[in-house]
Amino acid sequence: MNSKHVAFDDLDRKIVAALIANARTSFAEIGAAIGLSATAVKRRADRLRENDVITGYTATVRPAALGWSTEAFVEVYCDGAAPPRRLAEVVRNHPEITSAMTVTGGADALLHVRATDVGHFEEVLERIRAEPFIRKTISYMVLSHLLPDSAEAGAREAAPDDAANLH
Amino acid sequence: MNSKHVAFDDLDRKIVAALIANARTSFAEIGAAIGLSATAVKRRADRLRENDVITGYTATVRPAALGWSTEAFVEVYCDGAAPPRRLAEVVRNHPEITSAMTVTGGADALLHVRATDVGHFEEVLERIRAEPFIRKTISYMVLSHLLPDSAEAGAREAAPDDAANLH
DNA sequence: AATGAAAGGCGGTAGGC
DNA sequence: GCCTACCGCCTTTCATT
Repeated sequence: MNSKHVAFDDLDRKIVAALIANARTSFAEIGAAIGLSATAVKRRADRLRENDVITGYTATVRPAALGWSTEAFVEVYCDGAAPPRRLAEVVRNHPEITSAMTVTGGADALLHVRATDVGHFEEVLERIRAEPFIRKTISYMVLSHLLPDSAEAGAREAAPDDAANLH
Repeated sequence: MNSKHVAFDDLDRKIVAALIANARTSFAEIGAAIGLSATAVKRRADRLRENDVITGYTATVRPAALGWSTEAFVEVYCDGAAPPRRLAEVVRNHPEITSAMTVTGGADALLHVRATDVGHFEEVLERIRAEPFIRKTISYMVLSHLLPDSAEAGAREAAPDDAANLH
């Protein structure tokens, strides 16, 4: 297991769901919906934030509107054994990498990359390939999205049945 | 081009960046940081929301804390020509699919899937493979993340230099 | 230990300039 | 875009169970 596990009831789950749906919903409104006072909702929300169940509040944007119109996944293959530690360092050098993970299969890592256009993406790719122990990369450009791409952050429901409070 | 393009200046970009960093930051605080009154910040934020530059405000959660401890990417191969329209329908049938897109390369689509555990993931996979014209799938389980996985939603900076306001 | 009620201060919101 | 004013919300304190 990764982190701290804390008691977690149905009300907490509803609060999380409400804040995922709209992070600016007032505590009073959430309370009215679930039968709690605004005070109680705030205390629970603060506790959830404290326990890193909620990791933050963010505005979701349409990247294309900000000029990021190109998106791709990049498989990375390394020379020899690729220590995730070193890989993480490399990844942090390139702000265009929005997500990076180690995965099963042949590749040592899978990157999600955003760029302004294809030219920019090519430049990012060259930069990545110039890193010390990167042997090769395979890119998959994203053509179109099949989902509204709403809240990628969390799952589309706040909790899987009640797998979360069994600790 | 995809959607409406609207005039967009440096102040807007700073407001977006502030709201990505923390969607609950007060307009007064943002205004103080960028030299604007709270009123002006609110009006700009409302306009950005109106134009779908900002698509919403959401709480980011640690999926594992909510019981979603398994994550994978799934390449989907279809029989014959795969109409994205039909693919989108299929994708919407499975709430565990948090993101789905068509991509370059051999696969017809790439899915991002979250499940509570490996057993659940297998069940999701069977459900997907039972869909009419899905021929085969290839899965890549996510092992570990190399970035804090902060704001996946937007790029890590709110704007690529000034590629965004050239319209 | 958690909730609810009350009070003060701050922020969101609309109207006028 | 700023200033003003009002209303509602956030936040703390305290009493209650």
